[in-house]
Amino acid sequence: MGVSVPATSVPPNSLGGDLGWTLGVLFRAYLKAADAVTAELPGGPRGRQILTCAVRDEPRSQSALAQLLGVDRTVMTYLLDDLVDAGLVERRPDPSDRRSRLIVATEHGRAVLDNLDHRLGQVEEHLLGGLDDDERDRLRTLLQHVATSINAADPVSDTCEVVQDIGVTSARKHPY
Amino acid sequence: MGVSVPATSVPPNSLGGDLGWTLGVLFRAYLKAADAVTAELPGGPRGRQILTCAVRDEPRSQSALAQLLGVDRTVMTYLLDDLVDAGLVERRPDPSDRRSRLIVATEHGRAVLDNLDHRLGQVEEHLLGGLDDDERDRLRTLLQHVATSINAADPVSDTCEVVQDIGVTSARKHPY
DNA sequence: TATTGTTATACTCTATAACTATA
DNA sequence: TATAGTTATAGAGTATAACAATA
Repeated sequence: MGVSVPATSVPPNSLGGDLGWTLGVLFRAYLKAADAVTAELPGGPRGRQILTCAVRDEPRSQSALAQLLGVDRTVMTYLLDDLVDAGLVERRPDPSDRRSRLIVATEHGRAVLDNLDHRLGQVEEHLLGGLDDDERDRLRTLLQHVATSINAADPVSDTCEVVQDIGVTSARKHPY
Repeated sequence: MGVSVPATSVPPNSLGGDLGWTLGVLFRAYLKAADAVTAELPGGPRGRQILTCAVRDEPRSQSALAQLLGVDRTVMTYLLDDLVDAGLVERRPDPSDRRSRLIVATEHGRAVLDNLDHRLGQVEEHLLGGLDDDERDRLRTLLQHVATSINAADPVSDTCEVVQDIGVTSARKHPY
């Protein structure tokens, strides 16, 4: 039962149950690990996500990819420029819309992705080392459900009215 | 059974099982919602985390807070400057170390945090709307376990050797 | 010598605006 | 008129380096 906390005693913090804090800790750790694995790949972790779509999904347009990855379409242009230069993906004309470019992987891209995924899988398991196999599966499944749910609802982008006065005289003076 | 996907049909994507993608989707959605709730709070979501620690934990130094939140100590200085200016927290001298400043909340800070937490709780439930109550609890618990585990192991920061050649002639030409 | 906190500076990353070409 | 993609530019956010005070 419970989590086995290593010998190094860390003073208790009240953020353990905080969704934002736990997500932040995990996401930062993931990025750090994924950055290391994808150090030589243009675009790093996001380059790998693009490559994954290009290899395994029906060809998408640049804007569709941008929305799926949660980046601006201008950023997607830069990311794809580098992936194309590295010979990992290609921009193909869309027969049904001459404005659009469909992104597809090259053979080289497929090989690189296989290599990356293998090592990333190991790093991820290490990242989730605090959980047993069953818990890891449950976490992955739950995350998939939430992300799928959010991704499906996103287009409408309903952030219902939440901005209200909290009694703070705010004046962000510093750049951070 | 399973997740109820809304009417809007989204083309299938191969990232559903991708830890990085699911984390990214959830974390971005969380930040978007939390940004709205904390729009008037200096530092936004991170300001709220600082406030939480200042209210509920034993007083911490600025550097301890910075490490806990995963930000640079210089950023923490800016964040605290604004929170102090807004009258939400105070910098108190540390009796045991005259270099250090202990961060404690003011009465105003406590009141503001109560207000924020109430509304943030609602927003979070909306965010996890794709899961039933039981699943939400399980997700929160699993995230807490992983984050605690990672946070405890972090000090050593062991990103074991993962950088190796993947056969990509990389040259990031563009700024992104 | 190392650490805490501060400040100024430089850098990275992202978003904005303007443009072309298609629809 | 609206959208896909590109490019240049400005902005936000971050880290780096230097410093003073203290350990």
